[in-house]
Amino acid sequence: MGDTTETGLPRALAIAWGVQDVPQRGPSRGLTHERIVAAAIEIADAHGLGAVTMQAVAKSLDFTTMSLYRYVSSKDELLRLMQDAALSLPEEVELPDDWRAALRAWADLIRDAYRVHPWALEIPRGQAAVLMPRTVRTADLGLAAMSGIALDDGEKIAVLLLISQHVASMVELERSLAAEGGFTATPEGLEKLRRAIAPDRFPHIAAIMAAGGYVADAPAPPDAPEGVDDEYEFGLDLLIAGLESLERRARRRP
Amino acid sequence: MGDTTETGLPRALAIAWGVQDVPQRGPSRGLTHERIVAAAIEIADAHGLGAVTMQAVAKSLDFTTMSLYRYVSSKDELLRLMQDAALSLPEEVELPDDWRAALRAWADLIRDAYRVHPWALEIPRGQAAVLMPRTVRTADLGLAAMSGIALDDGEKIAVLLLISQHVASMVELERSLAAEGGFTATPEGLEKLRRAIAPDRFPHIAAIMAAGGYVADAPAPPDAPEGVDDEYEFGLDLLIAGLESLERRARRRP
DNA sequence: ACCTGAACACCGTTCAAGT
DNA sequence: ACCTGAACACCGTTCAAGT
Repeated sequence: MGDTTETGLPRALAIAWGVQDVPQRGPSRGLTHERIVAAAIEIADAHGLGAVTMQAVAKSLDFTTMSLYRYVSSKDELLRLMQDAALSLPEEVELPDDWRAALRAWADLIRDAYRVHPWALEIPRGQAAVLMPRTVRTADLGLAAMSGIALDDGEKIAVLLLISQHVASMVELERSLAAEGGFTATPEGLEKLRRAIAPDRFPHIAAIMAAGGYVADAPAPPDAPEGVDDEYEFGLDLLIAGLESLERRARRRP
Repeated sequence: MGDTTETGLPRALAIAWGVQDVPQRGPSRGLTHERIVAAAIEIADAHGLGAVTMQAVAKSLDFTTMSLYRYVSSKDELLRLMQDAALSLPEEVELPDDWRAALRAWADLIRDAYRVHPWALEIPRGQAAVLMPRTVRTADLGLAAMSGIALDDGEKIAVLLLISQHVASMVELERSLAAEGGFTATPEGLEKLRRAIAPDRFPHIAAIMAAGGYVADAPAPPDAPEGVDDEYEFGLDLLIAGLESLERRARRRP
């Protein structure tokens, strides 16, 4: 109750698509869903998702906290609206003809969007998330990118899911690395850690650590790129290589 | 302050590895980190992460809320300990020799763990997450699975990251589908939605919807599997196919 | 039907006090 | 140094009242 309309659609879905009935009687409304979501996004951009409270949003609009509940039935609903609004792609998008390049371009679009509003990744995705407007638009573009490839609909959707998840996790990783650049432990602290990650219990990881990667002695490797661009590209390379091999196989026995 | 020890290590890391100094003087301690984390996990398993409050955890241990702060400097720290503890693999793991099969087995192990404690996926991953004990153990196993493949360390790590992210997102999707089986809209609600997702604005998605997929008229497709096993396997297939093609290329010009 | 103000039932966390 | 009890500063949300 409260999170679905009388049409059975989740309220956030109805609001986002603008198919929610607006009351006709009574005083005119002082707010709109758009303004509320925009205000909440502004706060999240500036101070993180944790700073988005009903009171903070209302205050920034010069309204009482309670007035928001005339538009949004719960904070959760507001978060879902924010989440979809955050995934905003350019109005006009020109994708390359080659599906490889098109998929890469598509991934980059999503990455750009998430980089602008990274807090969107912290919001748990609800049941109807895939049917929200921006998500549908994004999926439609992704399908357009794949129109030149021999996969059925279900497989295409799976590919888009895979890529968008990859992008999301890379942006998240990128952020958590940038947040503190890891941490700076004392030599004594590092020694404790190294003794805990013993070669006999974790031979492969210990070998990598001994080789100087990941847990370095230096407080922070100053020359190391410390980005995740390589991992991002590698993941796309791998997926595309996998798709090519799938295509070859399909072409061989059609 | 408070989230790092005097060795510079994040407190959660020091606690999880057991390298945190324990005070020697004063009365003996009535609790342990293990018991606190176990109690919190029990609550999360039974009633979700939202039910894990400091008061609820303390109560289930028959202690005051405040006593927990002698062991954990914040709720956030407790959540990080829970997150790592949730990723528990079997004590003894026998991986197949073939790296393809080994990677699949590895992915299945992670999936099993996440299925037991799905709330772990809701906890944001902090800076030191990759160095926590279970995560290190898991990564070590993953590297073992890939020992027969010609990739450098960085690429192997990237592959493990990719696979574990895939697994996580599939379990999450699986859960959100099971949570409500989507939603059941009235014919009128569905009609509104279909008009919103117009073929001229979203040609590819609209085509898929018209073909009967995803937003069906029936309240809930009773015969449809509604699982994500196909997508899960497809993602692994794709990644492994990509790795094979990478290997072929490397072997051709060594 | 809108917006408001007071109030409720929580939270995480601080702090001073007891042992 | 442990555990406690009271208290603080929030938070989301309900409700009755005004317009």
